[in-house]
Amino acid sequence: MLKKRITLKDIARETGVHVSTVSRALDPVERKNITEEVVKRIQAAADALGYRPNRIAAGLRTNRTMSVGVMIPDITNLIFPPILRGIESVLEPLGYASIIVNTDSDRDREVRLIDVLRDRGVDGIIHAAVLRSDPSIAKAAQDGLPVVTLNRKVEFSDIPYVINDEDAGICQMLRHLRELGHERVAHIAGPQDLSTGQLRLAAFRNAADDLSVAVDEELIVTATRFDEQEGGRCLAALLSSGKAFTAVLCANDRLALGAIEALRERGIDCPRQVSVTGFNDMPLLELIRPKLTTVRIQQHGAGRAAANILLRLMNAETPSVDLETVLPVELVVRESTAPAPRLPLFPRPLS
Amino acid sequence: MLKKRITLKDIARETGVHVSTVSRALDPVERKNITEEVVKRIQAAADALGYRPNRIAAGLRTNRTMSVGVMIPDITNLIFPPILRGIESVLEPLGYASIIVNTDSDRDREVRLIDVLRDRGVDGIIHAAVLRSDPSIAKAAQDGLPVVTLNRKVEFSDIPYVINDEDAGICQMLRHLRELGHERVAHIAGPQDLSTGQLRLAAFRNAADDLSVAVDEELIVTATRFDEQEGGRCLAALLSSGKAFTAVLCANDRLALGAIEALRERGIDCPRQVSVTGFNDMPLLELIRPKLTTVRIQQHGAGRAAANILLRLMNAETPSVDLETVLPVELVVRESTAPAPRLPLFPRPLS
DNA sequence: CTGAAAGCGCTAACAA
DNA sequence: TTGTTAGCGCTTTCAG
Repeated sequence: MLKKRITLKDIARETGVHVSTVSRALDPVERKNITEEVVKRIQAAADALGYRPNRIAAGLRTNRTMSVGVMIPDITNLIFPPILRGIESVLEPLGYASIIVNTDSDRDREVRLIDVLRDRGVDGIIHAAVLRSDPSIAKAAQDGLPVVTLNRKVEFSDIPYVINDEDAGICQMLRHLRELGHERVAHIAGPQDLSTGQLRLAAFRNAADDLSVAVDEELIVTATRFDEQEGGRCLAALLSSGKAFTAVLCANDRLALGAIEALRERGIDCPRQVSVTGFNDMPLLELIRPKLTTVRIQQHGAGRAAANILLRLMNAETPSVDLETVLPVELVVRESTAPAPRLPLFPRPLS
Repeated sequence: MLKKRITLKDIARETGVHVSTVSRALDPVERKNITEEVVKRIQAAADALGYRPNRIAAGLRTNRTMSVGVMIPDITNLIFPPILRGIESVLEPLGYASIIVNTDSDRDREVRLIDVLRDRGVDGIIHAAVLRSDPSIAKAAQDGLPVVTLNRKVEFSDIPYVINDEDAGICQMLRHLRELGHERVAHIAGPQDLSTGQLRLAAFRNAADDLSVAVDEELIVTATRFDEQEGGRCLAALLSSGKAFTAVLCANDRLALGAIEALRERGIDCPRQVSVTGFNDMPLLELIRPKLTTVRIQQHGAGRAAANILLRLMNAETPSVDLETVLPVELVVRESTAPAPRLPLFPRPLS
């Protein structure tokens, strides 16, 4: 049996004033219009009875639930927990709760979950899902619900977004490889239906162009998922292309780890024979040998940034937030990159 | 400007019936008491207008928000995301949303967050925080709020809990080491204010007793956190004890990884010279060399189990759930354990 | 400064 | 089978 909760009415009865007075006395803003002595009496009674405001009831009345929805593809993906902590670090102290949902990058699920969140009356949504286009979130925004996207932008909309400077990251990495003397750099690209996969491939082409590195289309191979297995498969594909390369720039860390593993299986040493680079700087990378050279993106910071933008959207009547927030990235040079070998070891007969 | 939502009243106006009729027609249970034709008309109008029920309002009326609170120490800890997915996998299809909060294993935060969740009217709480005692969650349970704890039990209470069979895991691991010929097994224990730390240490003593392995108190050293750094520090402490050992059974994977790293730094080979074992089988372990021998616990399964128990607690008037659910664990033998060297390499002069 | 009253959107007795 | 009514707990006009 759920114990009855203390309500404003209980306090009103206890103190002999009207509920509306109690409501005012307990509201830090309205409190100033109440006699100090009365406020004190009410406060005391509230404390004594262990009063806790019912946010559901307040929400019904005010149309503000003090909760936000957070949509991510999959919480077990290592990059998302820090993002969530970042979001929480700004929202929680202000009294917001987050309802977190996993989309599994499934479009149907995504539209359904948006409805789920709206049904619960969230005051806003942070949308870190990564499908490249989705009308559902745009519709929610059009209906006036504050929305911020993370890691991606919704095309043809004025939904604010927070992204990491992928372009700069890829470019810095390619430059790093160039400085080590790598002339023939392969790219293992991510899934092209995910924004990061597509952005990083485009960035790779741009960077190559800027640095006057020739791009050999046969040295670009696209993974179907961001995981080690695909990294291994793509590396095998690169090898069997018969084209020479001395470095592999991968679209994320897991692809890179898979690639290094595949090299090892074939007796090819990273970084002595082939340099491999990642992207994201996911946790635990320090524990894996060779320590991966990668690009660190701000995960916690991205969460914070998105939350701050959402706050402004939710609270200001005239939002006036920047449409675009680009967070700087940082090159992290570790052990998986080394000077290019004098002679590329490929092509060579494969066992 | 938030676009006005369609309410029951709108549908009632549209179809010329009373709101309560609309409410019934849209409720799968009550629907059977309404003329089929009317139901159809109402359903059509609801669809046409894009009606979405307001769960806040319903919750206020029914005292059920269809949301549950989930308390964990820290979402960035690798073991929790799978647990959350497990919870979600049973609750989400039934229409429940989860409000996830991070306690950071801080007692004050923990009591505050329980209030936060109750203020939001959650129908129940799954509590995976790991402080060994806390009256706050017990109080919530006493007030009639359905509560299930995960990975730990609240002493002197009838709160149902789900735990992994730590005892069996530790025992199997110790037996595995014994079978490899290890006679002198050290233990790096986890923080003793966390239930897992304490349980596993107790299990280690029990197992040693059962298997007639002598326990040398100097070969038990306690970490202050479950991380690699502490694993390293504890290993150093073991070495400087001057006592011989050929294997280190660690209270979790991260401690084990830190220990192996510390061995490597000293030029000691794992597993040839010293075997090291972990606990949890956290993700990505396959990528780290030597691949860690560990005990796999059911994370997803634990989440599911806890959610199912909570469901029964929330829905049955006569709960009748088992107080204790113990999930089986599985020994995962990989590469960090090997036959004991003929002669223990310690003690020996330390550089 | 405080009280009265209305109402957020929905559900659930009770009536018809 | 449907309508009427009341009310969940709170905020917020409007009076006094």
